[in-house]
Amino acid sequence: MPKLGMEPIRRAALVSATIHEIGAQGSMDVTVAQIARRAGVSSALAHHYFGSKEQIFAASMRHILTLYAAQVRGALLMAPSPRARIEAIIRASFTAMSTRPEHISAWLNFYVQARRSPETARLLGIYHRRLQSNLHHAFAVLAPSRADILARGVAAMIDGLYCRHASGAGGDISAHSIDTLLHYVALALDDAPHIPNQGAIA
Amino acid sequence: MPKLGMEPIRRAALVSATIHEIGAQGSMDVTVAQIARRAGVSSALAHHYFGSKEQIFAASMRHILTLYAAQVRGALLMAPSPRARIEAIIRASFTAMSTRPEHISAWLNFYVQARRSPETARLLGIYHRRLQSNLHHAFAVLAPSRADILARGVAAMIDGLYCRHASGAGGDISAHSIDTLLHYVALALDDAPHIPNQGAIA
Amino acid sequence: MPKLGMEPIRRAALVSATIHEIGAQGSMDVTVAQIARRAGVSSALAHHYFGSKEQIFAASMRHILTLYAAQVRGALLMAPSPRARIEAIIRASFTAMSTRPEHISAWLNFYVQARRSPETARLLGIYHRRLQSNLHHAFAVLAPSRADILARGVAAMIDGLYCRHASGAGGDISAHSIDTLLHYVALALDDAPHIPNQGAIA
Amino acid sequence: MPKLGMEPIRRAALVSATIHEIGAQGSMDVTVAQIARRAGVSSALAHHYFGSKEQIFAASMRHILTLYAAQVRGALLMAPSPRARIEAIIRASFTAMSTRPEHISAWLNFYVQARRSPETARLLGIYHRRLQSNLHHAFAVLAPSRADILARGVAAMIDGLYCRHASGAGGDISAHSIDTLLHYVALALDDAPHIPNQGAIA
DNA sequence: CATGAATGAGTTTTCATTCAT
DNA sequence: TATGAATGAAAACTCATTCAT
Repeated sequence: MPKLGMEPIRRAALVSATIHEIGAQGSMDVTVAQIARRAGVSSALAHHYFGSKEQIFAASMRHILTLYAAQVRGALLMAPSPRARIEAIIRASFTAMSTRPEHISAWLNFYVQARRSPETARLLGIYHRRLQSNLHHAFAVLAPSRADILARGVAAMIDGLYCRHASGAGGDISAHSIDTLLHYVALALDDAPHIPNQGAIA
Repeated sequence: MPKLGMEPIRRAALVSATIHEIGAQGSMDVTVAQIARRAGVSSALAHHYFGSKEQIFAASMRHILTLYAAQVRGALLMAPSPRARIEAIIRASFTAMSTRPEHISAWLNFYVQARRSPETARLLGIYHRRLQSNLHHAFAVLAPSRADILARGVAAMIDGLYCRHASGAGGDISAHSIDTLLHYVALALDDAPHIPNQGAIA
Repeated sequence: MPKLGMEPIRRAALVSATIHEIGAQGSMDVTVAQIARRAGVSSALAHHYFGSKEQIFAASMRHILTLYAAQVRGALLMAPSPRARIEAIIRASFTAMSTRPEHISAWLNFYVQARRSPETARLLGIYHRRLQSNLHHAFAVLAPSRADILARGVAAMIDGLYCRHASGAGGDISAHSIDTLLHYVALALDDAPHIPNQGAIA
Repeated sequence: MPKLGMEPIRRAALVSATIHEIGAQGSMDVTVAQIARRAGVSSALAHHYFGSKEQIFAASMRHILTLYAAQVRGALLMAPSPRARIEAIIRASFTAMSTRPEHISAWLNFYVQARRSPETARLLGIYHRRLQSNLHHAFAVLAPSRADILARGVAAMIDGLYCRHASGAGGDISAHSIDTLLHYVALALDDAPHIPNQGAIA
């Protein structure tokens, strides 16, 4: 068994362990020892590769954002129209969430951490601007005069629904959340009121 | 000067200090010593009155919810119509926030704490149900078939906008937030798209 | 037993324990736990009162210098002439050392620490200037043209002899050291060569 | 390129790196990793060649002493008279220091380390005895009855001036130090007070 | 010959909590 | 009612050292 090239493997394992541990505990009050144990290494190794707990967190945040961004980008590629792009963003947001439930809790703590760590604040800012910009571009074609307020509304509603998920509401809220958002979009863009679960792109 | 009857005074001071300290620090990583210092007492006294740090937090959460609930109840009293009740809830939410900016940060941490403390989860549940129920009653009169989804959407948007505030976006976002919400409500209830009363489109 | 007013007692005990521990170990590689154990308290208490290890060290250095300065000042009060003042400084330096052997090792480490801690460098600078100035004043009366070089020479010889002591040479080196220094002074000030152990002030 | 015969090269590089690192840091609080990094090798290799950190230090001390001894021996070879031998020792001491400023800090830490490591104490003892003996031999010719005390005095003054240098006094103290020592020697050996040859009186 | 990987043991520091007064 | 004194437990972080390759 070669022992070379472990660094990327360990880093990935530690990032993953961090996200899982935050998800399991429901807060950032996670010790490096816990993270390391879950990753199957010593806490000294975690420090060896990341330098500090803060940087382990930062790497984890970056990882979550990267995955989320990739998921949204992938969904946007398929979207044939502005309207479809909006729906794609919404669906991608909650699909990502359902697929990786452990990310939800981390997400919420992301907001908290941003108040303390400039690096986290920067990452959160990137997410916000990207989401806002994607939505705004799409709405700008369909409802130019209201693009701003709608983009802000949809983004806020996404975050709000994430909060509900993070605080542990059970059931298939993923579908509920998507319905709620699509209904909002339909109100904004359609002449006739939208009927949830029927007019949406399958 | 008699030293009797200090208990309620001390408790109030400690609760207030807790909220301010959480707001100032931007997280729940607040020590009992910090809280006690801000309240002008010893940390031993904080334990004497509350028993544990967890209970200090719980009392603070309860306090925030109580104030919020009072503010909403007050606003509802004046509202002559279901539509007005919805607006009242929205305005009250963000007025409370602007009036006591230190509560915002505490609010966000409320969500995090709920994952760990059953007592906090219970309190958060009460808030959710009360908000949902208030909105649902109002929407039920105006748009019975969509009351559910709309109540959920408005509640989520409120929370999402709170998140943005908590993460430190500057400017007069209070007004922006209210506009965004009222625009959503107008879409849902009016025939013609609603023009927010403060010209926020832009 | 009253438990009030312990702070000065604990601080003194910790300072004393620090000096003893450095003396016993022969280096600054002393843990807070060791210091606290010798002082009969928990290491948490040491931090409670001093804030950090560095400040424990600084207080100890300050203490040593204060004692040394007092001893010199006391000796100078009795000295009737400039020549007697020089001898007083020399005797006081090595009397202080013999009286408190544990201070010697700390003294040497003082020099090392000065390279790292600005506060220690400041304290060491005060010692240097004071010693130099005391010697210079006395020599200025007796040998104005050579006061500078002699003050520097005597000060250096004192420090050098301290180093020897610190590195653990045994025997009654205190007397030897005083003789060596007084011989140097006699060479500088007397017409006839000085005979050690005879012409010195008893 | 053959990889044979690397051992002496690596050892030398590590010894040099150790001295530089101690000089740069101003203390023995130097990690093996830092030393190895400066030497351009892995810390594992440092252990491979030296066995332990203590032995790396010991080798470095030995190296400094060897260089110093060589410098003094070289100077003594040229000295035509006992008086010249004394001056040679003095000049060589401070020339070595000026030439390799990084050695000064290491020198001071040498004294500290001697309290802990028997090997270092042994090396320091050798230095002391050699210096003392060299000086004593020279003084024995010129002032037999005072050879002891003068050898001790000069040796101590050298060490004391080293301390001052180590604690970071700036300026051309090397010349100042030599003047101070030569003035002492002149007092001891000349009938008339000696005027240092660089006009240091001021 | 040389190193990346890995860790155990130990260090400073923090903090909720208890207790005697 | 109120507090200063005190600590146990645990946290982040460091580092000399070992080992498989």
